[in-house]
Amino acid sequence: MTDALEQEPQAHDPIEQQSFEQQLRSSGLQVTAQRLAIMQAVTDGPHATAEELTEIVRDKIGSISRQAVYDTLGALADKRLIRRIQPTGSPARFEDRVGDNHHHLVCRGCSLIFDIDCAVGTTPCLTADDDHGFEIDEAEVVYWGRCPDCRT
Amino acid sequence: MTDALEQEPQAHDPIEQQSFEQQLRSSGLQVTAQRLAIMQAVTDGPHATAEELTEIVRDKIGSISRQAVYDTLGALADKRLIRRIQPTGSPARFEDRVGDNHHHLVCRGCSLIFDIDCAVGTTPCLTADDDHGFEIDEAEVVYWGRCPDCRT
DNA sequence: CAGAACTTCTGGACTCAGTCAAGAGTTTGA
DNA sequence: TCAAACTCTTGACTGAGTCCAGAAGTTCTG
Repeated sequence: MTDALEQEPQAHDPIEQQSFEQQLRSSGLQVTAQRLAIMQAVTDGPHATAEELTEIVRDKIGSISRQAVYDTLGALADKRLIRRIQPTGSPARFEDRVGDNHHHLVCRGCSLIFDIDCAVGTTPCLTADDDHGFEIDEAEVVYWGRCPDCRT
Repeated sequence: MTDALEQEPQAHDPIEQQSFEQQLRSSGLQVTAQRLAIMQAVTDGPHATAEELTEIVRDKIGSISRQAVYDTLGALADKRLIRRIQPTGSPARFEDRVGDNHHHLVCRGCSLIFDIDCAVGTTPCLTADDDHGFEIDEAEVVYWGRCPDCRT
């Protein structure tokens, strides 16, 4: 949880491809070129929108339909292989860091998004004061502010 | 922080109307019947969507345009008289509890939303580990889970 | 390695939340 | 009271995301 952020795009990598394939299979999803390309794109471009991911995938494998991108992103998010975040006023964005309880810092001016490690330890934010009988599985934290550029 | 939630709708109340008017004036906004009705509606129906608020206001004052509702909600949120929240997969929702650093508990099944007081004290969540030079003004926390009804 | 069964992809139409623009109407402050 | 400034209405529009049905691809069984 205090690991480095690993935000830099990662090179196309056979070992990673392999791992993507294993992730798909062990989640009961079929393995297709489109899905592998989408997973690679999410890893390469963290916080990208569905549209941006579509662009990236088209550059990589030639063509893909919008529907296939939405279907795949939805399926991957369902299986918790990727995470969907949706700041107010912005289309949904996707990232591959899952299960490490990190949060996001969003600029009110330019919508720039940064990852932030949890300030208060391991999974403190999962401890709600009164859970109303809910079975809580995730706490999503978004910090709002202005980035250095937009403060001027 | 262990107070009751005060989520039950409040009756139409001249004293509250008065206060709405003062809030508008001191924020430099003009006072109109539409705006008062919208503020009342946000108070009466916490976590309502723009569309639901439009319905409530129409019941109250006869008619209002969708645009007026969006303009007013935007202006009120700008002035921090109300707060806009937008859980993933749901249209924007509005509430009148501002400035008390409370959070939200959302059901993945039925989208039911509860208010939750901050678990960790006053404004702990405004303390990000690394602020990347941002000027942070708000931390938004959403707990995701399943309500008692949807767990079955 | 074939064929069947199942899953995924494509393309197009569609829905829904929200925005833009221009003109009419209302509120405010001198 | 009157002009300036602000707000509301109407209607068209945008952009993200969904629905549908048929075509194509993948996996399983023998």
